[in-house]
Amino acid sequence: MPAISRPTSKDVAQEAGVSQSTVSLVLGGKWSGRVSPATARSVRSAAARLGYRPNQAARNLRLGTSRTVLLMVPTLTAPFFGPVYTGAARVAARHGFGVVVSTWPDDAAGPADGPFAAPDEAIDGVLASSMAAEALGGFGETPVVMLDSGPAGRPGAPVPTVDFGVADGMRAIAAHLAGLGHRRIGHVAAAPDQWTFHARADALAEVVADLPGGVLTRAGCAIDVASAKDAATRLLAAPEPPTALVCDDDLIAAGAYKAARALGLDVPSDVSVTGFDDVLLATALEPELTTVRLPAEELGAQGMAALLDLLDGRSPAPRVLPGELVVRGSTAPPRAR
Amino acid sequence: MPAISRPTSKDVAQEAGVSQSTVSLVLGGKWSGRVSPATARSVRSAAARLGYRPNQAARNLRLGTSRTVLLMVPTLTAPFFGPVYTGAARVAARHGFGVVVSTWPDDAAGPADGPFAAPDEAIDGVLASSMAAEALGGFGETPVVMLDSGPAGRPGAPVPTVDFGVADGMRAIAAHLAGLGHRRIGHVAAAPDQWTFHARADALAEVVADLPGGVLTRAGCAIDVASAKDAATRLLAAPEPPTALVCDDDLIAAGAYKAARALGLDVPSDVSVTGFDDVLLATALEPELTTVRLPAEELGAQGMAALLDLLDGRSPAPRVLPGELVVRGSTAPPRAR
DNA sequence: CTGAAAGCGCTTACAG
DNA sequence: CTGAAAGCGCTTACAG
Repeated sequence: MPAISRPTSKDVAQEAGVSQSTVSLVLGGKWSGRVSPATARSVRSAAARLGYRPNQAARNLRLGTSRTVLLMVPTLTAPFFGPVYTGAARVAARHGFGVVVSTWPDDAAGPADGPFAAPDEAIDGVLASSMAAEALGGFGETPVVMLDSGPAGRPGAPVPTVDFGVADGMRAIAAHLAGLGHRRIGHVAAAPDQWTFHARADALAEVVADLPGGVLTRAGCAIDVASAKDAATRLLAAPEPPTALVCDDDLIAAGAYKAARALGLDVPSDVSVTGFDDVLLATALEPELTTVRLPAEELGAQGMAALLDLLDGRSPAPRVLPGELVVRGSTAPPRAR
Repeated sequence: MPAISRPTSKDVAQEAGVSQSTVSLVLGGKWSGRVSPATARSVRSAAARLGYRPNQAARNLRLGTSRTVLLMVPTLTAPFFGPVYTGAARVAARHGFGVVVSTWPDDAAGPADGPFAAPDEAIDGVLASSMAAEALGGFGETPVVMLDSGPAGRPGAPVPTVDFGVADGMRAIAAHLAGLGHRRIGHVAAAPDQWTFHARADALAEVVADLPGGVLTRAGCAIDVASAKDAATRLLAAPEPPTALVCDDDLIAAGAYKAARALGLDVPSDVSVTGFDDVLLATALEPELTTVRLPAEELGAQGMAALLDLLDGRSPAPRVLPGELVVRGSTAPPRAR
């Protein structure tokens, strides 16, 4: 029981002395030229007096919408996606929308009718975040905005996108390291087949290729500490080891720290380490991590704004949110040799 | 447009050659003794053939519910609450419920009609997690289950609760430390006025009081690295410093590590450190953190199950989810002196 | 055992 | 400028 039957538009109509349809017109903002300003005013004040708020279920039934948007993320346990949800939910709430979350199914390709044929609740749109390249398509008719999935998101049909400027972020890291004097760079690369990691790898490779004397090595790993430690160890065990380890994620950087220490190397005097994302972890580590801050909450907020635009029939332009290089204690000039 | 107008119960009725009300009865599970088994079977198969799924908006309108539950948490940026949401949403989805999240407003007491008078969408119930003691009440008529808020949740009216066995968890930590030979314990305590932290402090104080030669010191801090480092430094700077630092959170433990290192102390040979929660961070730190694992996802799942019980008119019994001591590398016997 | 009908609270043609 | 009415897709008395 929703707290002693809330007032309905009928109650407002009675209070204002008008018909229920007039109430709907006024409160729906479709009255100009159809209802006199005076009437509109009295309707509004009656609604305020009664504390009226429209019944969404009735509205949804009539309109055939659910005012619910699905946010799909790779995982909710990674610290990155909480803020994405928060940003999306904040904007959604302002427009009377709810957000439900779902994680990408393991079989990314999914059944023919898409990964969300299952949800009990009908859905008005999808915010697809950080999807794997092979998860393209399968969205049927549902409006979708792709987040952190690359500008080329869906080949063919153009889909609105909101992305991070990860290439620029990676270039900033590379430039920072190059400026410090590093030439031999090791890339501890996240293995998941996501656009963002491909973009990072490409940007890093370009910068190092243009660097006189630049040498890039590379080892892939899962986004967890143990796997990252293994990968970093492989890189560091090379005959001519890198003097800096560029990691695709802060968590991976934590693994790189461990690899370095296990080999008796100090961070940053023996080897510099950089992260990506700037989650809580970055300042919990010692030394604190030089990384790129990605505005996760803003990603969710702008993505939802774009989806709302799309649902209103507009075509939101692609957006790119810049990352910010945050220099802390994990980078230093390479040891002279 | 929800993907080419989905079939309605009317379509199913036509397909099965029965009336729409019969369809509703059968699919709603209220047919026994009112519809013949043969008819029921044919309705079911017609529904399956058409891929029918009931329109929630219509159902909600008719029933006066929203099939939406509000999860209130202190913050979504802490890594702990993602899993809580995940667990709650998983159970909710099985029953056709959605979950929306909201964070506790800053003015915890809130207006008379509660902190969630605002949400646009009407809600059927609330899952209130980790609430501050002063946020009690203000829920009006809405069914609520309290999570991680203590058994005494709301004085007066009994409210179903799901809690962690934090006292036992803290006792396990204290016993582990005592077994190692520690007598002087420093408690780096989370300052937020939440039940869970009071329970931890009380449990620790009891054990240490019962420990021959036991001495407990205590410093409060916010749940962030810098504040924790300050608090730990104060404790460690005492004339007779503790040989072990018990931290209320893994993030606080990270601050304690930093304090120790800044003072030239090694973890664990000079000072043992323990955390609480076992988030990602615990294995990212060096040495890896001895801590208590709290089943966060299970908290959400059991909480939702209890709320669903409550909405069905049952009175779910209080539940307590045990934590598990995970011994890793941050604890060792105190240095002989 | 089965069906016709009312009604949840909206939005939106349609009349006036 | 305003109102009476239809109808979105359900659930549930009520008749038969």
